[in-house]
Amino acid sequence: MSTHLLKKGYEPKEVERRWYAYWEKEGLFSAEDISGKRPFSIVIPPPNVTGVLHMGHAHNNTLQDILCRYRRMQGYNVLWMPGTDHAGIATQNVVENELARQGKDRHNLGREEFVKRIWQWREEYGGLIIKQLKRIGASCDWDRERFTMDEGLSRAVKTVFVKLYEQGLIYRGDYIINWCPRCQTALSDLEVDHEDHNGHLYYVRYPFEDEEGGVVVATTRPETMLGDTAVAVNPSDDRYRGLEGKRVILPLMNRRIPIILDEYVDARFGTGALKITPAHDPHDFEIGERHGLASVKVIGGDGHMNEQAGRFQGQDRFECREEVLEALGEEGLLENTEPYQHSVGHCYRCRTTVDPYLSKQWFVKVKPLAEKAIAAVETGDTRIVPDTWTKTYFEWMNNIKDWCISRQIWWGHRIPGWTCEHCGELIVAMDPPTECSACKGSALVQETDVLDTWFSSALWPFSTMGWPEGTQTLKTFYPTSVLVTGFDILFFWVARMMMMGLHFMKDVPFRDVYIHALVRDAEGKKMSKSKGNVIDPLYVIDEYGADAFRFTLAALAAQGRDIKLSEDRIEGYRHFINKLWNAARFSLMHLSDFEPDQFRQDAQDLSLPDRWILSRLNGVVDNVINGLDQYKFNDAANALYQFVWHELCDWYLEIIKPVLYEPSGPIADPDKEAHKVPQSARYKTTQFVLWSVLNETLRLLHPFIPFVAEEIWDKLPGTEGSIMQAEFPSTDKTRDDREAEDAMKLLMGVVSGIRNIRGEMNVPPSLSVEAVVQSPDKGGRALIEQRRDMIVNLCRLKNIEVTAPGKRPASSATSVFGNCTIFFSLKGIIDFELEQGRLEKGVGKINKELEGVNKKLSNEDFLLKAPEEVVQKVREKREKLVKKRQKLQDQLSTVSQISSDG
RNA sequence: GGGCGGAUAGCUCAGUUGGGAGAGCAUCGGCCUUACAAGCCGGAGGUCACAGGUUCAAGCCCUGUUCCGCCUACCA
Repeated sequence: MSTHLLKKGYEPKEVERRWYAYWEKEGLFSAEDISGKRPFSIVIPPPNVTGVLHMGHAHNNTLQDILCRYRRMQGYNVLWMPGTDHAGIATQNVVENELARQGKDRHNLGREEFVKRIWQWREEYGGLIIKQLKRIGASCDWDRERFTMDEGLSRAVKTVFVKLYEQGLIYRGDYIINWCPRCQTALSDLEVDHEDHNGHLYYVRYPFEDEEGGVVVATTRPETMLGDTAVAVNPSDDRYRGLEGKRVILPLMNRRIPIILDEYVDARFGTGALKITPAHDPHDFEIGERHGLASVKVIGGDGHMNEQAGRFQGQDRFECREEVLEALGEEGLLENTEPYQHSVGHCYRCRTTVDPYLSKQWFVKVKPLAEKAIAAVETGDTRIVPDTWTKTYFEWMNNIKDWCISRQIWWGHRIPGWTCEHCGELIVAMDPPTECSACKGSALVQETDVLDTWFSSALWPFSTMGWPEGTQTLKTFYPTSVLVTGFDILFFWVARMMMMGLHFMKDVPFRDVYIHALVRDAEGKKMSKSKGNVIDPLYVIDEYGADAFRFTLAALAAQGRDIKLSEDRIEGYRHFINKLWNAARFSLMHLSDFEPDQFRQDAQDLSLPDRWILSRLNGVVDNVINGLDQYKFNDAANALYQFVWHELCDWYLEIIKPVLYEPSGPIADPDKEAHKVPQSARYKTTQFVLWSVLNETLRLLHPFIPFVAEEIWDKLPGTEGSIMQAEFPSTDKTRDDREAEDAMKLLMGVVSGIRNIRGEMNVPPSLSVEAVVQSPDKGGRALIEQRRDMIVNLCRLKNIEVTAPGKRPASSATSVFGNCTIFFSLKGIIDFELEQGRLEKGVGKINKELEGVNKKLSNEDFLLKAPEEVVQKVREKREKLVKKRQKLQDQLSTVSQISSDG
């Protein structure tokens, strides 16, 4: 493409739109099912189809995109599989709310019509989050986009269900589950959020049926007493000795219930007597099973008291609680009420308080599946990064309980189970059976429940690739290379994918699991709509550009620590994008006549700064590759930031300006002298190095900031096609140049020394001044001499003189770097007091350092026991410090003398 | 109750075999120097939470304490 100068300011909006469309049009995100390239695959954590992009998505997908773009450039055949999740309860809620606004509910419509409505809704709004993912630059293979309710994925779900059932790993039964009365469905244990709640502990007396007195029980949920079928005490509790078999009268209901003995009861808690409500408490249920107690359900699925609740029928459960307490009070049976903090479960979708509820549900027997999933991580077949999450994973897997997978909603995969109305036989099959397998009856009724959304998500890594067919996609891309996700769904999703993947694919679903942190607000609080502290990613993209945003997320993504995000941070990184843009603008201004194809580089032609920047570049390449390979995105991003800004821009570009501005000009060139390079060749070589460094830096940056990198790449001479297709840089040992780095260190130190004086002595840059550098080291002197123009230029000096140590120039300020003493002439303008203070400060600093060093060297144990090289190092340090201090003190005495002489 | 993580400059945080306390932002001083004032140059700023221990040597390893997060759990 043609070379143009860049616009003065970077305008992300237009650039982003243009390049994303180009990438899509050119099919640059496409994976190949058959390819000679090495495969690299990621499945996206499917966002809810109802969702809008939030910070979590932005972060998660930015990291995935960085990895995909990186691997693609490294020559991998990359598949980033995109898609969305049908999010059963959440989506149903959204559409139900819409109906409610029209004064309707789903029951008015009927199941079929309601589901149709949801599909319609999905058609209309379901693509939103996909569009938003494109805004941040996500390079998914969009042609392969999947949805958990698609036909193919539905078949996978059904297949898995039937197989697990046949293998005895899915069963149906009456158990206590978590019930959300608002969503009117069962929830798995994971879908319940526990929150501490300041409630009360109520002490209620249950009178004996045949004598005075009674047993006092303690409860936090008095309304459940209406369904009590026993009172239990610990068999070894002396207070209740001899009561077994006796009966008490259940207050308000006038039911006679037995006193039973059970080890479960904790004698130290409350009164040591436990009311038993098998239908509304998981432990009570178990105790009920053990003792053959009846279960009496008193709360209905809608959270209101049912017909078993006697006169309380029809009341809301919480209203009933108050009524029960009042009634008990009236009867004088409420012995005591005390404040009590306990945790209460809430529905993770709608925050409603859940009820333990006895009902017929479907479960997955997870223990056998979990064992394999544990082993896979133990053996390293799947690696969890950072490793600290491995422990959490094991912890949960080892204590896993059966998974309730049935949901009493309409939106989702309907359970492929049928019950014979005639004989009650349960039939589970892929297709609707025509007759009962037991009695040949034809009256078969399908289950109305649907499956937990996470059931289908658990199959995502292989269902999206076409399973149960043995597709080429699966052959090429399963197991996936890495899963990138937040720890909040480690159990919900990651663990379950592990179980299902191992069971059905006989191999782990991913080699690596990279667990990233959560994005929080600037104060570290979780972002939430109710707190009003959310930052909308789309607003950020509009305001600062997708690249600045992406780079911010990458730069802050330190392992094991949450990201505290504020607009200020993003603004800061926008400055970086702007810096890069301007550096490129500058470079392109000087590369318009450069033709890389025509240029032949002769290593001999490289100047010292050329060698230095190439050596440094090699270091960055190494840092970026290592960072990305280890999922240390922040390391990689920060290395690039440091290099671009503080090495390329601050030093290299400044150093080469004279050459670029005076291509054939009269500038004395040390390299010309040294290597007999003609000035025109020096110019060409400089162009070449500048071009190479920019070219390579852009390729390093592309995974992080794809848009601006592509835009500059496009304008850079000698580049063809998209930067996406360019090769990712690799380290080149021949570029490592210790010698050049050391030499530059000295020169830069001298420059910094001079600038330091200028700054501290308040000498404006416009004032051109002379400097003298004295050094006992011949080589150092030669180097400075050779590069005098660079120093003169960078420090805006009139002239610099390099000599062996000798007479100190009068009326000058001093700085010391290495064994160089720098004299900065201040004839006529020197402020002796200021200089004296400056020198004293320097001496003070050194003294402080020397203190520590001397302490070490006077410690015999240190000299005896520390490795020789360490001792040597400290000795050298002392020597250096002493010399430096001497120089400063010499100058100090000179200055004080002049100062006191007036 | 169990488990995990954190405490380093004013703020946000790096600091990977124990031997030089660092960055970004903010702040202060000086600069319109021909890519960039969204910039350039320079400065200041820290008992590495506390108390012990191991070691010649500890931000780093060990023990304990305090404070703050998070995950997990059925004591009614």
